[in-house]
Amino acid sequence: MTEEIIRDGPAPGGAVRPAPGMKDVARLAGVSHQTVSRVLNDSPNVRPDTRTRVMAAMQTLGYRPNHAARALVTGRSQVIGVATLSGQLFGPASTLYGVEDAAAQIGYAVSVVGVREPSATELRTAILRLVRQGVDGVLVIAPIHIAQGSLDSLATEIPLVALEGAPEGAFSVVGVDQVAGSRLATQHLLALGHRTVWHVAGPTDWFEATGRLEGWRSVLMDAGAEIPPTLPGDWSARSGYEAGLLLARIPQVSAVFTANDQTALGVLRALAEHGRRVPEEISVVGFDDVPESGYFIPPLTTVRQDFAEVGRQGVARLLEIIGSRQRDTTERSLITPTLTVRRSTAQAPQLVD
Amino acid sequence: MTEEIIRDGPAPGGAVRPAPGMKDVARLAGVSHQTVSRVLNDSPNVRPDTRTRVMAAMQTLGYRPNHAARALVTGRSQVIGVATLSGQLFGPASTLYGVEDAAAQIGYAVSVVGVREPSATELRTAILRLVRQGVDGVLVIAPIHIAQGSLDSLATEIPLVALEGAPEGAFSVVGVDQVAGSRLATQHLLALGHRTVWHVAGPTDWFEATGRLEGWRSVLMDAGAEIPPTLPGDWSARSGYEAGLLLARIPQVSAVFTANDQTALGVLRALAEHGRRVPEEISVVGFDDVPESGYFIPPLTTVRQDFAEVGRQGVARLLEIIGSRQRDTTERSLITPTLTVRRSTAQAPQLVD
DNA sequence: ACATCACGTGTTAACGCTCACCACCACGGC
DNA sequence: GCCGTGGTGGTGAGCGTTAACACGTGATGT
Repeated sequence: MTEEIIRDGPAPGGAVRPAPGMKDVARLAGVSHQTVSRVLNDSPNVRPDTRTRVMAAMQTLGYRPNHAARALVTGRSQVIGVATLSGQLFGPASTLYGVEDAAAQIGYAVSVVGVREPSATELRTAILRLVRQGVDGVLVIAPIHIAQGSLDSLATEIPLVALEGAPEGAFSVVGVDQVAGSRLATQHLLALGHRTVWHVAGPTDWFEATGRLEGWRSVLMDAGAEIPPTLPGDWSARSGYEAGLLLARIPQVSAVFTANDQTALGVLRALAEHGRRVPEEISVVGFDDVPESGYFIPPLTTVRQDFAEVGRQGVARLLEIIGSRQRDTTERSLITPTLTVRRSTAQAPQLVD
Repeated sequence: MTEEIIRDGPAPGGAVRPAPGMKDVARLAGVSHQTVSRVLNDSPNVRPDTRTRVMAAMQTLGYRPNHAARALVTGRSQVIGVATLSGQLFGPASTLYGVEDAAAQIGYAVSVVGVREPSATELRTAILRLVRQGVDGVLVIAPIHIAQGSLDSLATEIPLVALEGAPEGAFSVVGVDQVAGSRLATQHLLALGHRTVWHVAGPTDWFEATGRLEGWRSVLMDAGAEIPPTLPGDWSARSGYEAGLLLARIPQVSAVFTANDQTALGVLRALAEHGRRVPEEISVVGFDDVPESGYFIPPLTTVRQDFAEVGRQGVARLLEIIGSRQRDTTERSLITPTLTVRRSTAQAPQLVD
């Protein structure tokens, strides 16, 4: 059964035949256009044989409903907008696809606008563009730390849900529990007998980074372990490498938790260059579980975030808000990440004190 | 100047005030709705003071044009659809943002649907979904090798342009000249005095991979150099690592060109593990210029593709097709990549034959 | 036997906008 | 003084769809 697209291509005669509308379908099926509409929205009150007759007519005419007309009359576009940080960052990109998947599942289209830099004005402009396009709601994938204040006012005007790493605000948030994730990582390291854990952090203006820092610190405090100074980072492999250069020179270092996998990659490299063996001498844990992380040397123990689930729940939440005209929800759902243990972590070396 | 969003939020009284329409603006400005429309589409025949009066009215009312109504009457949605491979691959993701940027520039929205796997049916379904959403045209970012035949029929029905790596077909293509890029890389290596160049290839069902293979081979043939067997790869760091393990054992190897940067990363790692120094003993060139590649050890010489330009030209091309009702263009525009020389390549070691 | 009701279907009116067309007002040239 | 002529602006129709209601018909209840 070939599902054919017929729009307004040139007819055999050479004239342009306009796309068929409900009227045409109705005429062919011998019913009113309203009945066609009923079939389309599968209303219960249509006799089965009428329904099949209409569907047959739609088929032969290659009828496709006009989205704009429907949107006009219903006041809903069935489109959700996504304002996302346009970079190569693993998180945002993955979340976007998660959103797309979830939206497609329930018959929603996804309109994307990229936010070139994480500034309040950039983000605001992006959302405004989405609104002008007539989306039913907006999903924001960005480090909203920065834009927080200016986002609040928008949230009361249009359904808005922040995905990933938003602190407090006048809107709902769906994200991964960063604190729980970094606790997982840190606890894993402590459980292996390490005295303490060093941390290479992410950029301080990202909620994800501060969350991971917080989780790490809290576990160390709970355990009464020494809290070493944090090493700065910016998600990049380079920053990890630089941190690794330092770590490699500090004899007491036996366990390192990095803000993300790319940073871990850099750390691993630096350690290798300095002859510090992983995991025999030093254990390393990352965050994200990027596709490559299983092929690092050694394969990286890391925290896996289910971005698809974030997308799913985000879309679900947004739809709730769209449905109820309630705009000022500030619910936060956190998804618990899991630890993927690979070969970059091992029992702490027995040091002689 | 606060650009405020006013949609249909709760009015002070508690009642829901409907969004203002042209009529409301017209009434406030003391003109007809048609004049408001003229201002909106900046038609020339409006007296300056009338125009400002109307604009002021729009401002105070917080008027926003209804996208659906306009689309209904004009028959154009001002939305272009993008069907893209939903993975972590650098190329597709970068191109998507390039497209988004270019589209935004000319007032078009971008609707995305992900293609989960590069199969003909998946791709077809994705495009069909886009068409049902009422997009004005479709951009395909996927290895269309596979789907080629089934795409042809679609291209005649809706404006369609393939981005990145499409061979022949009944549609236009905009992409990077893969052959030229790999020629650049291979020639660079030969110019450094290397006898020949080894190649770690990409997956054979990707046009990008075969293009790069072809360019590499052609340069070697032109130079009368020996053509070593190609090593298989799949874009991943792992496949590069495995290839690198082999290469490290072959004494004659002095130059390696990999299908992409991730593969190069794997090769570098393997070579390092085996004590083969880069670039002193072996030179390595990648392809893509991912953000990290400048921080590899050593920083990677690689081929840079201007994905933003691909997006720009793709959008421009698509718009041309949408404008003229010509559907069966098969134009191909290729963008020439450039070589970014870093520290992973050097003069060939002086071997004693 | 008559009112009632559920069902299936048709009729009509929006939705908010643009397009084609027409009306008006000043000019200027004849 | 009359009629173009061009710059302004208004009027009405319609885009394709859904919502609200009206209308038959046959079944059900009393």
